[in-house]
Amino acid sequence: MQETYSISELGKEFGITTRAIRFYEDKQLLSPSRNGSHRVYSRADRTRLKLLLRGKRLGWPLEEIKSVLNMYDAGYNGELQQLQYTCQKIQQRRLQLQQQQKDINAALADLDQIQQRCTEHLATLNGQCGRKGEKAETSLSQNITQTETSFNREDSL
Amino acid sequence: MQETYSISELGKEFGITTRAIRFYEDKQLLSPSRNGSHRVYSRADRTRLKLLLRGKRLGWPLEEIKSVLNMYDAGYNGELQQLQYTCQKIQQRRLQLQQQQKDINAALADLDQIQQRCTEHLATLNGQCGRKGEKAETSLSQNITQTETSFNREDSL
DNA sequence: CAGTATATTGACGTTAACGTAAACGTCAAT
DNA sequence: ATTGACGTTTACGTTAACGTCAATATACTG
Repeated sequence: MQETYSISELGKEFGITTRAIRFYEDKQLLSPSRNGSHRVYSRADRTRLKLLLRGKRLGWPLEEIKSVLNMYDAGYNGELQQLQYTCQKIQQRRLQLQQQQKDINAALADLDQIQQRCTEHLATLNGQCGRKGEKAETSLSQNITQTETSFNREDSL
Repeated sequence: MQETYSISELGKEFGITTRAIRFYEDKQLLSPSRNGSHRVYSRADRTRLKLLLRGKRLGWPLEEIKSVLNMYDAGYNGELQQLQYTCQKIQQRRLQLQQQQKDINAALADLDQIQQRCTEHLATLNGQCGRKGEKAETSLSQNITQTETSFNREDSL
């Protein structure tokens, strides 16, 4: 496993452009060292990028991602004030993540419903064509959890 | 429970501006009926908005949210082509949601780690001040799941 | 019926998150 | 010596998702 990376290596590995990576640096989410004018990324830099992209998949704006990335460091070099503030921010983030979990479960449940209807409807169509079998291999997701945000009868569309 | 809503009612209920709601209509995510020139939102409209906002909390762009909202309708009025396409889209979305679940679990695990370090560090600071006790009521989250995207030793920052 | 609240449709402004292109440096290989 | 392949900075362009007026209509309210 490599110790350092070039900007294009990271770009390829994570499927993003070098422009994006430089942009993240400009916004102070990354700060690679340099060999002359060339950027050199350490494994820690790569990890920060990885975490950054995870944040993106969760839909966070870069500013939020930045503040979360800074939490990773904050555990060590903290004054009391700073540490307490960080703990507080952590808790907020935890709550948001839990909300997202609920939303995901609700969304998955909705998808199950929709797919159900789709396959049923497909079945009837098949029936009309005189076809048989085609055992509905629905593979519905495991989540039956019904949350407040989930789609339900009284909210029918 | 009301049967219809005004635009400002919905705005208040969901904590968004009327401008935003009109914008969503402009982008064809909503299509309320009218009383003269005034918009009148049915319960179904309200539900669409609710689902829309759920999508936003999950970080989806409006275009994606739109396509998902359309899935809700697609179960009924489908030709075979359309239905199959929808089933396919559903599966894609399911996969993305599962990825998000992994990301959330990883993020929660990371937060646990960070908080751990914070409270430990706070403890030592308290120790230096000659203080005691303060039983670390850490309340760490349930998720121990270690996924590929989670923060770990070899990726240390 | 006047005044206030709420609605409408433009139209322009703004911020985030890059894309795109220009103009230039550097190094290895032909 | 030149040609790529890769890197750099600077700068302007673009798209999404609204915010912020302004000018105007419609609706309730005392």
